[in-house]
Amino acid sequence: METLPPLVRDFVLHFGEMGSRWGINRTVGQIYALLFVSPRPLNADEIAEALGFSRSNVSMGLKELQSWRLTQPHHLPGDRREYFAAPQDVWTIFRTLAEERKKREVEPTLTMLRGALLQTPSGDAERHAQQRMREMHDLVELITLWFDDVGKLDPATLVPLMKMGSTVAKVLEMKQKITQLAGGRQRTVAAE
Amino acid sequence: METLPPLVRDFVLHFGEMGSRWGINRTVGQIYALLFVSPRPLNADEIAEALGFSRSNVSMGLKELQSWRLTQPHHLPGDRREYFAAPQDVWTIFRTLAEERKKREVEPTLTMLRGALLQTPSGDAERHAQQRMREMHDLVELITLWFDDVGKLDPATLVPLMKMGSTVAKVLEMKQKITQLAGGRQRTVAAE
DNA sequence: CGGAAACTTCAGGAATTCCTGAAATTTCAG
DNA sequence: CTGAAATTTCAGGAATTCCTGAAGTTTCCG
Repeated sequence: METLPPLVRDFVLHFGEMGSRWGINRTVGQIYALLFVSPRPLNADEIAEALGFSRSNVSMGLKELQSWRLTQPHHLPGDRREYFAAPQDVWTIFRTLAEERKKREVEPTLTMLRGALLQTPSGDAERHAQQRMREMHDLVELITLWFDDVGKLDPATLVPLMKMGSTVAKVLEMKQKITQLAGGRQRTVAAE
Repeated sequence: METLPPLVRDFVLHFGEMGSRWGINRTVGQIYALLFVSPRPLNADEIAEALGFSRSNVSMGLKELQSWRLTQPHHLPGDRREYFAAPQDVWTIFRTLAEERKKREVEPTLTMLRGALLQTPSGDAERHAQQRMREMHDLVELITLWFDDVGKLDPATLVPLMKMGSTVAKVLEMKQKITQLAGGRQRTVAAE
């Protein structure tokens, strides 16, 4: 840790902190931050040395990161040790993180909510609770489906789209008008 | 806790669990889940009773939720106690959560990254680290700006838009062509 | 094969976070 | 004002999570 350039040290500490606020432990956050900025893959001993953690802690942290598909072991020729790196593309990292969180947290939540919605409510309080759960279910599902779909776009398409921000809504209105002019009634692209 | 309908109890337990995976403590998650499904505002004693927590724990939990702007105290006529409720609209909750997380975690991260980018790198490793930080900075900033902008749309506009998913990209292409046909060169709506 | 290098597992101590009851503070009806 | 109800604060014990070193397992070179 003391041997890291201040630039890198601050980054690593910050992401350790952030990790712990997002339910990822500090060590794991720091390890990933280090891999992220490293110009080459690192082995477990190098990581333990750089961050001042025990070898076994690093081993567990890397295992955790692999289970999130955020890094994978990689061999260098003539070296028995495993080397780890973060993907080159930040979008890949972002997407992987989103996919894993979806699988681990969002899907189970949707399953739970769907189960609750199948129950027969007894009384007004339960009926109301169920209605609220339906609203939450629909919101979470909408966001998830949207994310799945948009996640398929490659960054070259997605980035300009995001830079438009809410302007897309205006373009959409325009499209409405044009298609109306062009040939009368038809279904909106993905209306309810 | 034992007096809650199973429907509600499961929901509350699930969100306690989810909360703890997202860096929010279990108690706070459970309190909010309970407020969320409740048909009327609840006071601290009712919450403590329903969830089996101490009164002081509930007090701290509610304070935390207020600091996140997820609930606010409310008085009933002829009752000195404070009553708490979650907003009626799930979008409001979602947006508030996003805004607070942005303020607490994203902004400080961007500040840290900008600071790092201002440093003069000494050596290739630092130059590379800085480049990586720039990529992360740009991604986080893009997502944040996009979110700020799109968050201004009201759900009535936003929901149909989200249901289109990646189709918006196609509409955009169409728009490209039309504006080209309509009058030759002009800037793309929000290109780099 | 033998054994050393690399990696993993895991029991238990360290550190952190959580939760409670008691005491302090605030609020407000009378 | 007074005092009781409501709320908040907070020290310290409880529970949880984290981290380590030692022991165990796997891998593969020679």
